[in-house]
Amino acid sequence: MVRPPCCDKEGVKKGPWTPEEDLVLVSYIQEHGPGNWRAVPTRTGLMRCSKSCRLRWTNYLRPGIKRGNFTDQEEKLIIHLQALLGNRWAAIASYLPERTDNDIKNYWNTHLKRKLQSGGDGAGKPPAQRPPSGRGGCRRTSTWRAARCEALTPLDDCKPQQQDAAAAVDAAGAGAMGGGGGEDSPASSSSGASQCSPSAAAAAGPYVLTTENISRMLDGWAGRKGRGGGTPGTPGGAESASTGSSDASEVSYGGAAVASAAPSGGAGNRPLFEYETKPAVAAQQMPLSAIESWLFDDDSHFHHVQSASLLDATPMDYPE
DNA sequence: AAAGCTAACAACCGCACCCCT
DNA sequence: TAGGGGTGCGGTTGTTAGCTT
Repeated sequence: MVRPPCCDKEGVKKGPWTPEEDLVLVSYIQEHGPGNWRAVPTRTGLMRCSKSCRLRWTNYLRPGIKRGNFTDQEEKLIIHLQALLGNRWAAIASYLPERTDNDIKNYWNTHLKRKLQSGGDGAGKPPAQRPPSGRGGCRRTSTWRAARCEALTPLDDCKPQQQDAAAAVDAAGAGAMGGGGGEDSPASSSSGASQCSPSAAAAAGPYVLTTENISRMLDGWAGRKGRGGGTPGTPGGAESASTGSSDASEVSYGGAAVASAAPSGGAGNRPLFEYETKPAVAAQQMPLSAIESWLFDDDSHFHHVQSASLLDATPMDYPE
């Protein structure tokens, strides 16, 4: 079937977003939450394609995004996961809670691919031999949970992992995610040049309206929502906690958290914006630390995978 | 100081999937 | 069950900052 363009090509603005546009978008999402992107341009008056709005939000404005240098751990994790999963950046990103798929993809294309091609570091194994990420094929992901679950397909079933993982997430969330500056997950163990600190944001982004100002806005929103005092000013930490569902639990990323962590009663304790963050989902079923240790443990797993076509392999020996 | 080159990042495009009717 | 709308994902391109000559 022939589909019409998602937006009217005429009158649709392209190119870099301005601070004003960012502000409008963030304000709108504060009010309505992410989702229904189709309606965003018309409701906000933004002369942007709905996809562009979604992309801007998920890749840049969404709180909890860590910008800046990738740590060694993150790098290795990406390398391994890329070897395991191929170019399924969304699935890979689900293991790096604070990184976007776009970010990881860019990093891969600009750093790691070249690094590996030129011999790379010890962790570098030729990422070849992976089944193409081709559209259709393995891709069934529509949510972070789905992506992550899919990534773990060889495990046969994610469910058994969920409770343990949820507990782990709770623990990690209290420290690493929620408190900011945790060190359990690869992502959160990064250097200080990230984590949405105003200075980092300023360095990373071209706008005055970067994380700092947005975080202020989110702060205000948190106040309006009657909660969220916990981690003011740091979108990176505030929302990525893992407990509970959300006020808009049906929206986007919140599914997994809702399903396993807080069936209903968590309304009073849920972090704001969690429903547009993926960390909870990512770690829900497989603690990052566990994955991390498995990945970094040694190369044996990798070789096993390499030789046995991971995606067809029997359940792997993930750590408990 | 200027020009050229390279790397890094943001954003766009098109396709595929999911969900609803 | 089929069709269509909405959304997510991955590939690719464009822009800009930093570096080298």
